[in-house]
Amino acid sequence: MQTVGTKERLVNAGVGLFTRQGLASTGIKQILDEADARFSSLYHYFPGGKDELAAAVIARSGADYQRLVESVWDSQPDAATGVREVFEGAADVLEGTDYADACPIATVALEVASTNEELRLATADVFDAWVDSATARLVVAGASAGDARTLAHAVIALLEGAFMLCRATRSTDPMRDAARVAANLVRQAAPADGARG
Amino acid sequence: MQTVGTKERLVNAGVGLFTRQGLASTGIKQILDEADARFSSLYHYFPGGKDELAAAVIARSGADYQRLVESVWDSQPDAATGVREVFEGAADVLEGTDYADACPIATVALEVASTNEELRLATADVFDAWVDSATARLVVAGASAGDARTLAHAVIALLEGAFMLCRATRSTDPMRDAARVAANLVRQAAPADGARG
DNA sequence: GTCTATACTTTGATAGAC
DNA sequence: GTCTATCAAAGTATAGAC
Repeated sequence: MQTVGTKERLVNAGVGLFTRQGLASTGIKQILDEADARFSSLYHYFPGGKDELAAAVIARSGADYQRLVESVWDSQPDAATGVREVFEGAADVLEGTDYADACPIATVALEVASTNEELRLATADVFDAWVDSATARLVVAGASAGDARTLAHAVIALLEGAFMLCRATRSTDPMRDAARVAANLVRQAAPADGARG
Repeated sequence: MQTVGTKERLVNAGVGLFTRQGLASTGIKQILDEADARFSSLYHYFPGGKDELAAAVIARSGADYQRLVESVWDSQPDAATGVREVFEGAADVLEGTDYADACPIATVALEVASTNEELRLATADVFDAWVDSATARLVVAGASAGDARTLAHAVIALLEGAFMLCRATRSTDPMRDAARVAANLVRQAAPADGARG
């Protein structure tokens, strides 16, 4: 069993706290408490302080969530089913975590969009990678190059917007509805997609 | 020319600041500055302090944005065109405000979803009203009752998610793509919708 | 790399005169 | 209802020993 270093514990704590309560409401002391670390450790590993830690948290949680979504998507026989399972899985997680665990960077992305250019770029990098990943999978499923990117934007926007509605209303109805709509969109754009490896 | 009272100036200032930077990053002093008001006035009109002001800001900006969207939607000859114009208008506003003016309650909704039950309910009330409004219009356009609510969830989620992607990436591509997708969804669900009063 | 202790700033909120 | 002055707490960040 691998020992988890202080730096990794700091990032892990930040991932959970930023996901649930955002950047501004999360104090450094709260992160240090949860990571069982000291001020000196944080400023040793992240000389830039809270913002530098936040950038690392955004990159890590964004990449982790991308991998999770890709694994769910790729586990299904076709793209429409894959997308549907991503949304249904998100709904299940919402229910299982009292509507706390949703998109790990959504709250931070909105908080920093007009106030912190460095962190805004960090969130943009994550979203760009997600769009590229979804676009590539839709092309493989048979969508045209132009349609694939449009559809990727729509699917990711649907997911993010449904997360917001579900968390605010404490209902998974928006996510379940989005699952059906997203799957239908993919089915229409990639009608020939079928049995796959 | 009507004099704007102190209470209204406080709410107005909150609307702008919460829209752009969210709840936690916005200090009361910043609101007071922008409203040209004093601490005593704020606690006179809102004895509950920042949270009570925030609840008023959420309700007011949510209702205002609903009215704006409805007026754009209803100005078009059919539901599909109406929805498309709502999204295109949102993209234009993003471009015209350096990606600052988007959904007035989105950032706050995510910030408070798991941390402040009173304010979470305030955002839920706003979203519920939006869903009801869109559902009613889609029913009028010819969608079945069940389809209409599903579609309303999808359209609003698309709008919110597209706002997020656009602000983070400083591009209106996601919103323009969402406009096409949303209009197509409405057209499919209400194919008989046409010339209207 | 980690410890304890602290400096400095900003925050939300209140008191009391007028 | 608005003024000035101020409070206690929490925020980020740093210093210096080990």
